[in-house]
Amino acid sequence: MGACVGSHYHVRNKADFLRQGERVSGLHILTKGWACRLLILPDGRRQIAGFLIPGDICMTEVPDVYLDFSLSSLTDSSYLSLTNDTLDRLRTAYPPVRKGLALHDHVISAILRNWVVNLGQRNAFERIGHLFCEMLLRLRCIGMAENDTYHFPVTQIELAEATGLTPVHVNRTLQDMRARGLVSLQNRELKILDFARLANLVMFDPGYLHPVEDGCMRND
Amino acid sequence: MGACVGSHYHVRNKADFLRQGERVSGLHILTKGWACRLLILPDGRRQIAGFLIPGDICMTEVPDVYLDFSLSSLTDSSYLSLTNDTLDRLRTAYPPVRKGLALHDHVISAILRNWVVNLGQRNAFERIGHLFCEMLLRLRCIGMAENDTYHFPVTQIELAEATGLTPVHVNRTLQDMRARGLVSLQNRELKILDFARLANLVMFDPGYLHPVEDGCMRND
DNA sequence: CGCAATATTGAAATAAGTCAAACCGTGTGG
DNA sequence: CCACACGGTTTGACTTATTTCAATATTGCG
Repeated sequence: MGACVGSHYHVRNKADFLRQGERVSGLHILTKGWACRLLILPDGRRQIAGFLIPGDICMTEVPDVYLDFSLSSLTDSSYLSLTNDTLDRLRTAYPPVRKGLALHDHVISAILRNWVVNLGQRNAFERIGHLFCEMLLRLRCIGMAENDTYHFPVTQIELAEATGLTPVHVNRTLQDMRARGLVSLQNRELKILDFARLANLVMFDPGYLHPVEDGCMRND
Repeated sequence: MGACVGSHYHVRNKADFLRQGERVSGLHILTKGWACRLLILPDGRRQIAGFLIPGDICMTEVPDVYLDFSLSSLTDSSYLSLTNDTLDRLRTAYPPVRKGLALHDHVISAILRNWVVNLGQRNAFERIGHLFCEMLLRLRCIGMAENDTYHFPVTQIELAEATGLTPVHVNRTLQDMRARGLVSLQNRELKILDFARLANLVMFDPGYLHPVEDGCMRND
């Protein structure tokens, strides 16, 4: 590493490293582990509005704004913090960076819109199945999924918070998926046993993930 | 208007002016009317993932990407199209533009995250009430709401598509709100009769809208 | 005027929620 | 090495918000 471009932080499992209500600036990139974007209502209801995996930008570069969500780690994680200045220099030195960031932004918001569709239109089975498919493709893109199998550190409680369901109902739905031979999930290891059938059942269409060069989209 | 910075288009009521699956580039700003971001599943289920009012950017500037949603007008509308080049020139000529766009982006995505919370955690009453509050503040900001009253061109069917509910249930929930003296809605005219109580009932916290200068947030 | 799109109503069905208890693995401390 | 506490998972019985279906008003518009 040459010049100092920012700081690298490590966070323990289950820790908020950016907090709802705080003001932040700069750009933060998750470099290791899983995290999630968490929104908490005054009465304690919790909603996860996205999972982050290595390479994901925690928040778009914005000049000092109030945060409407927390970033909470789901495993031991690390992230890189760039100041706005650093980012500016980076952008002028390497113009393609701008385009890259804009594209990443667009994909992130497309994923978020899909989350809205998930919650608004799909039933429990579809919601969970869809999430499993999405994470498979995203993890495959960064070399963290082999053979339709990946490390899935999300507890059923968190899965419930992400899908707007009850932990109890998540549990029953998972059992249904297992019984149908679609997935196996044990010891935080998720194996999608029949991706084609699952994707079909939940009408998963990967278009919104913008398969770059379609290098990560292959299923063979 | 001096030099040509882009084109101005007019669209009729209930028309898609950007379509899911198409490739777009440039930046589009709604200048008149209401529109919505609409996602349609292969089997026809429809989810509205956001309402747009004058001044809203239909899509962040992105270089030629696939669209995961349609932009559909809810009234006769107009929008302004800027090419990426124009935008670049604008940005270099008026540096604050960059910051302004970044901020707008951030608010848009905060609204979207709130939409996720709405669908995931809130019941029918809260979902609809929350939407009413949000639109009041946003419209007030652009001078399109007076006395907690505004033009609301959204049909109950569309309201159902936005809240992930059934038109039937939306109807019953609206009646409940009317019966409680919270709102009146007739002839596309929405009047919030008791904003304080409604906001309280649905736990509306305007923070995520980033009240600039808090000029639009006053309730008196 | 008359059609088509909305809005409203009622009754019955169901997906998901609630409550509460039991179970299981695992790490810790006596 | 056992006990036991802790976080997570699983199970059962019951309740409820919301959906579904289907019919009837109502409104706006060409």
